[in-house]
Amino acid sequence: MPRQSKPNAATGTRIDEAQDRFIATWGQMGSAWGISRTMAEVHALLYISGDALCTDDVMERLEISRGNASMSLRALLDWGIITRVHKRGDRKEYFVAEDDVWIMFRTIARERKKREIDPVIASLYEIRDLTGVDAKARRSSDDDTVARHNARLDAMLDFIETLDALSKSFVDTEGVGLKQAMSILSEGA
Amino acid sequence: MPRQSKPNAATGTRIDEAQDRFIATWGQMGSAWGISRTMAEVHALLYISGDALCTDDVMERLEISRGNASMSLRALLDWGIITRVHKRGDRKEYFVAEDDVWIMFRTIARERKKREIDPVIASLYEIRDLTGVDAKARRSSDDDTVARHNARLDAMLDFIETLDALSKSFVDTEGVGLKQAMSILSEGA
DNA sequence: CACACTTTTCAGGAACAACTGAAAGCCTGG
DNA sequence: CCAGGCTTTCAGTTGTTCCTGAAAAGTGTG
Repeated sequence: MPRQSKPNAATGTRIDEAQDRFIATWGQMGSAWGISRTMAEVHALLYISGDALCTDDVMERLEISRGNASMSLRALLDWGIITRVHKRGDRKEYFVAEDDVWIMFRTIARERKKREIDPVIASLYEIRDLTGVDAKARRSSDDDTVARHNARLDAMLDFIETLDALSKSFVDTEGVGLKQAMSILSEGA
Repeated sequence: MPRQSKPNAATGTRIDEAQDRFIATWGQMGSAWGISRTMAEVHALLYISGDALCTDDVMERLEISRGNASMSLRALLDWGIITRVHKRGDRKEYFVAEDDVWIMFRTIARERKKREIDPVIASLYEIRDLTGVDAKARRSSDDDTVARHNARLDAMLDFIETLDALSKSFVDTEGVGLKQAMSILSEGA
C-alpha cells in the first residue's frame, strides 16, 4: 500500500512500514495509559516523521476525519508536546513534535500531575478532614475503627506526597531533571 | 443513606462517607490511568476498610453484580495486590488488600512494566531492525530520511531503556526500593 | 468587505468496554 | 457420591468513549 507521492518511491515503503508500526505501537501504549489511541498516534506520526505536517497530511496518513485530526492536534497543543509552525506563502498551519524525548516526558509528567495527581491529593485531604482532628468528640467504642481508617488514609497520603516530591525533582524546569537524577540513582544502586 | 448494619450506628455514617469518598476518588484516578473504575473501587474498599471482605460484602457495599465483583476480585488477585483469606468454619472466601502502600506500588509497577512496557520495547527493537544495519544497501538519495528516522527511533529507545533501568532499581524486590531511592534523590537535589 | 480557504465545533452514530444475571462448575461435608 | 453453598463464566445488555461529517466560525487577501 503506497502512501507517499514523494520522490523516495523505492525505499519509501520500508520507511513507511517502520513508521506505521511505530505509530501503532505508540497508539497501543497510549491507550493502556489513559490517552486516546488517535491522539497518541498523531503524536507518534509527528515525532517519527520529524516533519512539519498539516491537518490534511495527518488525515491522509492516519485515515481519520478532519474533525478528529483537528481535535487531536488541538489536544496535543494543550499538552504542550507539539507546536504550531507557519510556512511562508501558505495559509495552512503546520505542526511539529518536540524532538527532545526528555523534554517531552517532563512536559507530559508535569501536565498529568497537574490534571490528575493534584486533584487527588486535594480530595484525600478533604476526606481526612471528615474523620480528623475532632476525633475526641467521638464515642470511644468507635475510636478504634476511626483510628485504623485514619492510619490507612495517612499512609496513602504520605506515600502520594513522597511521590509528588520525587516527581518535582524530575519535572521542575530548573531541577536536576530526570536524566541527571537517573545517574545519581544508578550510582547509589 | 445508611450502609452498614454493624454496631457503630452513630459514627458509622461519618466513616462510611469518608470511605465512600475515598473509593470514589480512587476509582476516578484509576480510570485516568487505564484501570477499570470498578476494579479500582473494589481495591479502594478493601484497602480503606482494612477488613477481610467476601464477595457479598463487596457486592452490597459497592452495589455491583456478583459477576462483576467476582471478575474484579479475580483481576486484583492476578495483579497481586489483594490476597485470599479463609475463616474457620466459613466456606466463603475473604479478601484483604496489601496494606503496605510501598509494596503495593512496587507490585503494580512491576506488573505494568511486564504487561505494557516490555512489549513496547520489544516492538521498538523490531521496528529498528526494519531500517537498521542493512542501510548501506539503500539508494543514497534516501539515506538522509532513513538516518533521521533511525535517529529519532534511537532517541526513543534510549529514553525508554533508561526509564526501564530506573524502574528496576525501584521495583526489584532486593533493590534499594523506592523509599530509599527517594532519600538518595532528595539529598542530591 | 466579500470571498476563498482553513480550522473548530458538535450532534449523531459506530465501536468498544463494562456490567448484569442466570446457568454451569466446583468444592466439601455428610 | 449427592446436596448445598460458593465461585466462575459468559451471552446479552447497557453505558461510555471515540469518531465522523457537515455546518459554523475564523482569517487573511484581493
